[in-house]
Amino acid sequence: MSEQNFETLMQTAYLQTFPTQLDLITEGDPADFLYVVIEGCVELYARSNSREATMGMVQPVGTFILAAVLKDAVYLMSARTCQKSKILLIPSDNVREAFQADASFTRAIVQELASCYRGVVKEHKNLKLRTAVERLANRLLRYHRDQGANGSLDLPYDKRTLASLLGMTPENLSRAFNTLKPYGVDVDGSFVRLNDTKALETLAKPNPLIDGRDQ
Amino acid sequence: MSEQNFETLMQTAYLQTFPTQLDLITEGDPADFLYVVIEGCVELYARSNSREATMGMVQPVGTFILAAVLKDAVYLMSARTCQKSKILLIPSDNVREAFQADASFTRAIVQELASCYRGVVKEHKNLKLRTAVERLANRLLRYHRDQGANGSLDLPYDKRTLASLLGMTPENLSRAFNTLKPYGVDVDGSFVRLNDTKALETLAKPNPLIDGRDQ
DNA sequence: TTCAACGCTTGATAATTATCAAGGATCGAG
DNA sequence: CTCGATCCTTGATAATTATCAAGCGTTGAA
Repeated sequence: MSEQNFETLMQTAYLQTFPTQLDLITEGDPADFLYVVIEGCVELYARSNSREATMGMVQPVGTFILAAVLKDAVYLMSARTCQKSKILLIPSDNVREAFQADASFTRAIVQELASCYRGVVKEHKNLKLRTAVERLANRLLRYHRDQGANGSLDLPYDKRTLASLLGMTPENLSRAFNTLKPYGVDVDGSFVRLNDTKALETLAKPNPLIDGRDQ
Repeated sequence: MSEQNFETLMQTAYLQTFPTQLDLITEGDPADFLYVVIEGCVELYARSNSREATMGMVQPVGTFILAAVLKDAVYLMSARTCQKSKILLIPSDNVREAFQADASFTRAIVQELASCYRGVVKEHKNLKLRTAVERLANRLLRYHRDQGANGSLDLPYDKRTLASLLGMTPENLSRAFNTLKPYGVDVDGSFVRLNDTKALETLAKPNPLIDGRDQ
């Protein structure tokens, strides 16, 4: 977008640092701000009945709640920090203003929104087409790839969060790790060693249309 | 969008009628066209391993595969007609052209894309936060509401498709209907009578942030 | 140093969901 | 009208996943 429009937009924004485990937004509330994660990590989650599920994790530099802002609607998800995090808050009105005023900004927003959309579609496919063990196996392979594919990886979140993200209970995540032991998966806290990626891939059957970074 | 830009875009488009059960696109293929359902009904589905899942249904007037077109990426879902359907195909290049040229079109596209995004998020919440019976109960209440809330409803798709859409097997859908019988749900083919919506709602616990039409 | 809190794991069991097999109903083609 | 195909349903069983309870190890505060 134009330097000038960017400046205008940024002058309306707040850059704030939040402690860990702080609730930023609650589903059902009107979308007052667009959020951009600058540092740290944010968990998107949802509740219904009395169940709770992690919907996604946002890391720098990522936005969340973009669709609600653009539609001037209520949030569909809640969000909380899962580390001390630096976050940019841009008032919704100003986002929509810039969106009307600056065509380049509009196009950038659309690319971001389209990426978010495809992210959720992939997550949905993941959940509908795979068992819990397969989801874990593929997630490990993804982290392994993203962290340099050097035979080991670090789980980026605690296991409880990872379990919910993968659509299972913490107990089941533990058991899923045990199921993967014969496939060369050794776990020590948040450190995971993959001793036989070939075997793991045979089990996981990774699919670029679910696990791919781009696309 | 401007009349002129609309004319230009439409001159590149094809309006075609397809028979039922015809495959329109296959996941993994490059996004050559944006699709608009004018008449009939289209099923979006995905495959992995050797499993298949219905991802959504598109009815007039709805688009599909918008995000892939905007990102110039491959399709994440396959699509097939589930009735004889009249469909508009707009070449992706021309959509992206109009998208660059006409700001009103861009904004309209964004609204559509944001709606699609929120639709998938709701579906994802539905799957993660509810059991199969709850999903069916809420779906029945939704159809009931959308069809005039007069005590009965027609299932818009055959039960096999409905089952896959709700994330269960056809056998389980049958059993879920039986589970709902004590809550006043009487099924006769695709015709369903709700004799006790109060009781059904108590079981279903509908949530506007999952089942709401707008938002 | 001690203790409580927390996260994770394990075992036992229950609930949910899927699979396989078979049978009944419906519908369209011949 | 009859036959075969398709869809749906039901029963029996298996697999998957969740729940409940208990225990272990680490961590951090008093």
